[in-house]
Amino acid sequence: MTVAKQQRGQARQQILEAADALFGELGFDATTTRLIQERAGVNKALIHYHFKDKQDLFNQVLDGYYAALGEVLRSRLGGASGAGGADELRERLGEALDSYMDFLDAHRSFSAMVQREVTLGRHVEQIVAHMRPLFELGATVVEAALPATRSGPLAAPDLLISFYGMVVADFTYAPVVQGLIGATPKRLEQRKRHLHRMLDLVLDALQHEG
Amino acid sequence: MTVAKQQRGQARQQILEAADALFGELGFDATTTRLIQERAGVNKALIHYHFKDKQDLFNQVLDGYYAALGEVLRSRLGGASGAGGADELRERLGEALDSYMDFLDAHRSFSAMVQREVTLGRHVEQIVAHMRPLFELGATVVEAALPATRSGPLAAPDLLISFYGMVVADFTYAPVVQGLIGATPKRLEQRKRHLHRMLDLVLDALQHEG
Amino acid sequence: MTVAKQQRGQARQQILEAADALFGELGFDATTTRLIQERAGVNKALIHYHFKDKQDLFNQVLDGYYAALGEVLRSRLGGASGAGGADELRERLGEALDSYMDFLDAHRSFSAMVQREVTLGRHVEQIVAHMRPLFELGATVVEAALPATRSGPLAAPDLLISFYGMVVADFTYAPVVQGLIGATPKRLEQRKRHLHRMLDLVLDALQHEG
Amino acid sequence: MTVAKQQRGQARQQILEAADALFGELGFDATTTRLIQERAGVNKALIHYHFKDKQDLFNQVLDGYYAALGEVLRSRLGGASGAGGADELRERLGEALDSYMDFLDAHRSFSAMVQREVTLGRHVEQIVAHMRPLFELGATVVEAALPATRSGPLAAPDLLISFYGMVVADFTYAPVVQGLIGATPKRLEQRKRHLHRMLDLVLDALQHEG
DNA sequence: GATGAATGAGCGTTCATTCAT
DNA sequence: AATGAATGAACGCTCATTCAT
Repeated sequence: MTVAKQQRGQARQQILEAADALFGELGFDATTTRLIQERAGVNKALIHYHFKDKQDLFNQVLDGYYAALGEVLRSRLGGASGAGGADELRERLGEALDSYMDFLDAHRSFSAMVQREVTLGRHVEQIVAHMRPLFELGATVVEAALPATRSGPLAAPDLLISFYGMVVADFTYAPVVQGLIGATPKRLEQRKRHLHRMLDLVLDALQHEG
Repeated sequence: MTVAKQQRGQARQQILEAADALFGELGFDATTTRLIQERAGVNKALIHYHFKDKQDLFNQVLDGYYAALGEVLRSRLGGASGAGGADELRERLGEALDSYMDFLDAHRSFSAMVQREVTLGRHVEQIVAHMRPLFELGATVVEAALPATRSGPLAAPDLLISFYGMVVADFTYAPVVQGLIGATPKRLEQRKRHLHRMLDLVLDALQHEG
Repeated sequence: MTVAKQQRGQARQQILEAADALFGELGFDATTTRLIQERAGVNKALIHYHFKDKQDLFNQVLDGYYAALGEVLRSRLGGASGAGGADELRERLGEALDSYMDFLDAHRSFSAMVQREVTLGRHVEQIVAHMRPLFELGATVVEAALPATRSGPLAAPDLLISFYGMVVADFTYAPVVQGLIGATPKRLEQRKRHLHRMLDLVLDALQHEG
Repeated sequence: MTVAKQQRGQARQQILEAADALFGELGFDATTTRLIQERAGVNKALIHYHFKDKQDLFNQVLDGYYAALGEVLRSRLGGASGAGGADELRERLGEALDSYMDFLDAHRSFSAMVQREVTLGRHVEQIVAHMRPLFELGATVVEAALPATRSGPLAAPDLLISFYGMVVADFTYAPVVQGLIGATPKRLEQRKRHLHRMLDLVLDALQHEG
């Protein structure tokens, strides 16, 4: 009606996509049902027909992202852990790093959405539930191959948090980064090189230590 | 009214403090003037007597944080740069790291507030204006002492962004971190040890290279 | 709620009628959405569902009046102008005068609403747009039959403004008029007789002049 | 303070002048104490020190206008009524007409202010009190010299109301008049010529009638 | 599935006015 | 005479949600 009449049953998907874009851009609070309805080109009441409420809609958007991210990371980190020793680990972690960055680059607002909700203490359980298996997979893999990560200043949890912080920083602070260093071309590649170097430094140290 | 009646003339401060706490806890959007008014124990209209609007109030809260942070960091990083060579730099950076973490620990909601606004594309100019001098000070100091940071995979801007990301990660993701690794005592000390170790790894590499 | 619960779907009309009465009685500024809501017996938010904002509501009330007035006057003044010469014009203008006064008498607050907004420099374009065709119709009719009205001290525009002023004076100053000459019965008839006499004087003079 | 510090005791006058301008331009309702305070360059609370409230301030502005207008009209219409017969009356009424129009031209917002308040049923008693002596003076003068105005279709009250309507129409509808006939130079002179001609027509008829 | 109408709560803001000094 | 601070009420408007069809 508003736009060219959609196919039957597509409304739900239109709503999800509109909500995704708006939650990412404006945040949960500033995203109104009216904006979602207009962007999706559907009737206002239809949102509450397909979704319990605004929260439910947000949850489903978030779940979609984590499902996709989980697949990507598991395919990189998974498999017979420790099978190939430290060298194979180095390669696998590097690939995971790249995949993660590619994912965040392809879904620019995902890390922002997560960040905002976490700092507000909302959706924490949901997010933790999604992240725990990934986190534990990472910790297991690392600790298996590198005994020095089982405790101490380079313990696996701290390493994972640090790399998480380094990876998302460039995305969640994108507007500030651009304001500070300008809009540089090939920023993603430069950042990847940097993070690989950081990973190498850490792995080198860990192999010496342990 | 809500609390014991305050003295005349201190309402402005009460409002600032209430707004600070609420903006930090709930975010800008979810913080209502009614909540501020109740928490500050002042009349609703008084908020708009002392501050132009909700935005103005938020800006002043943010400016306050950055003023305090700037003082802390400048006193650590400033001084005759490069005077004492790499060893002195190592010490100064370590101190800056500690000071920064202590500051974020003392003002738990500050990094969260900044994060949220940045990802929403709001207050970016204001935040960049505050961060630029700090960022440039950091870059200058590092590049002066370590030529290898002038370009390449360990270029100063990337290093600063990475350490920024590592430092704030534990604060901006605090609820998730706690959900993943539990509420560990001495978390701050452990995190500091980890970051110092990371700093050492990087500085060792840079000294070898350059 | 306030009145007996209305049927679904007729709220829009209730709002229009309540707004009409209140705008007429209190003016635009002093008419609050709460007053409209209470008088219409509808939910407060419903006003903004059916109308963009208070201004839009006012515009629609005003448009309604001008649409009705336009019909009345056009049916009196229109037709083959000048067909019957000066005598027929005299009759037509007299009928238009009566119709206009009957309209203002039936819609007591209309001329007041217009007056107030015009003196405030608001809605001027809208009002001019409504009045121009009527004004030009009047001028054309008069100038066609009476060449002396094409310029000079009895030019058509001045005559129209003067008769407009004389007609509305009794309505827009009604409270003052009543205070000055008392509440006389048959005031409308007396006023009509007076204005017809004024019209005769002017037409006599114009016919003599040429 | 805001502007160059005023002289002692001038504040009251500054407030009156600011209020005059604002009431004229925006109307009573849309004129806020803040606007008055800013325009007058005085402290907000000072308004309520010199004037009881906003209403009181408005009344004093209105009283000032009527005092000035009364002087002007009384000096034109007053004197030994009927002393010189109809010819002298014609001259005196013509002069009163000119004086009235000059006054309204010099105080463009006065007639607008009165109009608005009257249509809102506010200040009616005050305005009637001011207008009654003028109205009765006019009626007495006319009825003394022209017996035909003592009743009938050209009765003095109707004539006064009509000329009042004709005179103020060009001022209270100024924006609309300009929209309809354009911004013509010497509009005031043209309007005066027209009204004098209207006056002549009426007086001629009244002298014939006896 | 889908829709126009309706709802109650609450939003940020501004108002005229008063207080204490 | 003058002022900065404070107040309670009300403003126009938007929110997420539900109703009846």
